[in-house]
Amino acid sequence: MLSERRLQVLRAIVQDYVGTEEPVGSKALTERHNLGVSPATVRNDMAALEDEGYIAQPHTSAGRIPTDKGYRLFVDKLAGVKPMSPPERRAIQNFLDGAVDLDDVVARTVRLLAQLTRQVAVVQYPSLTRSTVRHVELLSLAPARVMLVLITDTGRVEQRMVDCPAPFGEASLADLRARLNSRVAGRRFTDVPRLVEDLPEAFDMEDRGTVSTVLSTLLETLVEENEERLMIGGTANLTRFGHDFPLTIRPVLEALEEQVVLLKLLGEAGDSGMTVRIGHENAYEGLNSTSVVSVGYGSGGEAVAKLGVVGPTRMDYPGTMGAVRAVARYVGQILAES
Amino acid sequence: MLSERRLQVLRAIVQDYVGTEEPVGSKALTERHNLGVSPATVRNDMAALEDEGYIAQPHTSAGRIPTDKGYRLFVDKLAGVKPMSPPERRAIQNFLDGAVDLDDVVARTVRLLAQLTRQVAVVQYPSLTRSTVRHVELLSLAPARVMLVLITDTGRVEQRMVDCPAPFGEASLADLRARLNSRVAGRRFTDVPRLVEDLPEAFDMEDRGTVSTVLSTLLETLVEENEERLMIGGTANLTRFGHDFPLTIRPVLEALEEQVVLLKLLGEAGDSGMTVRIGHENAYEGLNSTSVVSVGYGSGGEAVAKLGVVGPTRMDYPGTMGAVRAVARYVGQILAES
DNA sequence: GGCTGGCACTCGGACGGACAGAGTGCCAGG
DNA sequence: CCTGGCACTCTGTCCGTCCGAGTGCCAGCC
Repeated sequence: MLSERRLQVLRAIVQDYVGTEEPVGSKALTERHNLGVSPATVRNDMAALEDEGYIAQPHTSAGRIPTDKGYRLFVDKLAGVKPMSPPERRAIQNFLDGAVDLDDVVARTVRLLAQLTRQVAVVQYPSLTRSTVRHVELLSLAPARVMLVLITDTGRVEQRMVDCPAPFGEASLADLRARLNSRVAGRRFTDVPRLVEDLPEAFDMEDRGTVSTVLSTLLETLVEENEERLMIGGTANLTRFGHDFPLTIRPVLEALEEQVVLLKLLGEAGDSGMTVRIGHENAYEGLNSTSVVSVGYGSGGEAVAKLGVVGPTRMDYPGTMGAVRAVARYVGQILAES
Repeated sequence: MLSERRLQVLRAIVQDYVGTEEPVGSKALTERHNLGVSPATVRNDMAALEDEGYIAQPHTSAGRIPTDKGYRLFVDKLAGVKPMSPPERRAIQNFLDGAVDLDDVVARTVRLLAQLTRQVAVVQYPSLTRSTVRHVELLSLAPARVMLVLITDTGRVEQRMVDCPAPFGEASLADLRARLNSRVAGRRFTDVPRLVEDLPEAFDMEDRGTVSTVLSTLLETLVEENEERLMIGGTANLTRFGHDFPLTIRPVLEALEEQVVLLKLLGEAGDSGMTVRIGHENAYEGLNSTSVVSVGYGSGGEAVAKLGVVGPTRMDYPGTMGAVRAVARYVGQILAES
């Protein structure tokens, strides 16, 4: 077990390194933090911390930088979550309050988060499987062509074209619309398959094929692949990363473009509470030198999706965590209102 | 006026520079293109081209690189549009055919364009003002709360929450929905304000306030600010830009994040036909070292929006223009089908 | 036992001169 | 008008030197 002072040394190293972006030496440490001991003592502590794998030296004669393990300890034991100041809270609320629809809420959230943390922001749209159905609309576009529009309680709208096997009359369409809505409106999406199972039976033989087609299209929207959407922003902040640029930024941008990768990343994060994944803890290789701070958000107690930021492992964890938490909270409120 | 050979020299310089990313000298030119003259002659031509401002030397003893003016001449007079090969065409069509809805079409188009050109792709959603209304849906969420959903012939779906000044009954809502649709369905969006002007008069006094509120929310979606949306992709390709990285990439990423900037950029481009804006021709400063190739696309003869790519001025113009044109054509087809 | 000051050592980054190579401009001759 | 030749310029690179930061270790002190 590490002594109290050694933990303080580690904390000081992390703080200084995050601030200066340069390896920190024993002398500088004693000057900027009053640890009450001399550089030589700190050197001994640093040697111990290095033995334990919490810090490392890039070169023999350089200062130390924290390892992933060091950041982990810092986040778990040494740092709290820095709360937002009241003016910041007000700014967040004002900014989000102006949104006109869900797309706008998500877009604003991304911008806000990117600006507050000065990092790359990722916001997932409310998941369909965790929402309830508000309304299903069916529009006839051509005799055998129907447009299906799905609206959730979180304001998400999905649309699908349906090519019907047979012409489908306006009356049948209205009938289907009414029956469908009376069954699924207000219900959870995951219950929909069960609730509509026997619906075709209520229709004439000639319409059953079309009804089945419409229903299977409806169920398809719940398939994982289509279900999740997300928006990212603040990629310009990547340019602040470091000096060893292209090598670092390239794989990160590539990862960000792969929605699948990002969704998996967010999916792996714990379902409730804030999750911090540091460096190599991220399964995706391109993100080995970044950390991901994410948290679920939702209108009620339950999370309907996640949001978070991606930044260098060398980030201001308390501040970032504070911003992420605060934004998630306000987004939840906004969703509850709409 | 420049002699034929000098134009050929310019073309050769552009081609070589685009290929190698390095200033090209007189000797290399004569070796790689059989111009039929010696390096010394080419040097004279180069001096003339430099006097005219078509090429420049980064340093006294370096080769020449094209200026914006040089690229402009190249694009206007010396280069054609390189058509896509049949397999490429098939790949484009296959890729786009799998789309399930408009969001998916746009998302796929962005990916496709980014991949084909290896540059940053920008795709605008079909503009509302150039579309026609397919359907307007009104949903009652609470006694004094209505959700407005707008669906266009291009498959775009917009939603807005409406807080009504007074409770609005289900019957009134159905009435409004029916009247509204019978007036605007199939009509151009720009005609909507005129078509619904006198609609409140058809309602009881107590409902008029709500009807007006709903209508003005409907009209608000046409306001420029909300009207346009776009999607970008392929930002990872920016890392291929050059070696003088952070300075170049930063402002570009920033510009790409500012939808307003991008929309203005696309807006300035000619309304029909392909537009190429080279370097300083772009009003936005951050894009001074990039070129924008854009073209309108649409289901019929008329363009409903634009798409294009953003890349370094040193890009393969014929190839890029070919890809942009081909993609726009296929996207138009897809939209026409849905 | 733990802390401290001192000391020798290592290593990376900055500075600066020398050098090679690429490319140019110009000129005289065909 | 084109060509070969020549002197010149400038950049990028290589290499040796030097300086400073930081370390590890040790003997001494509290």
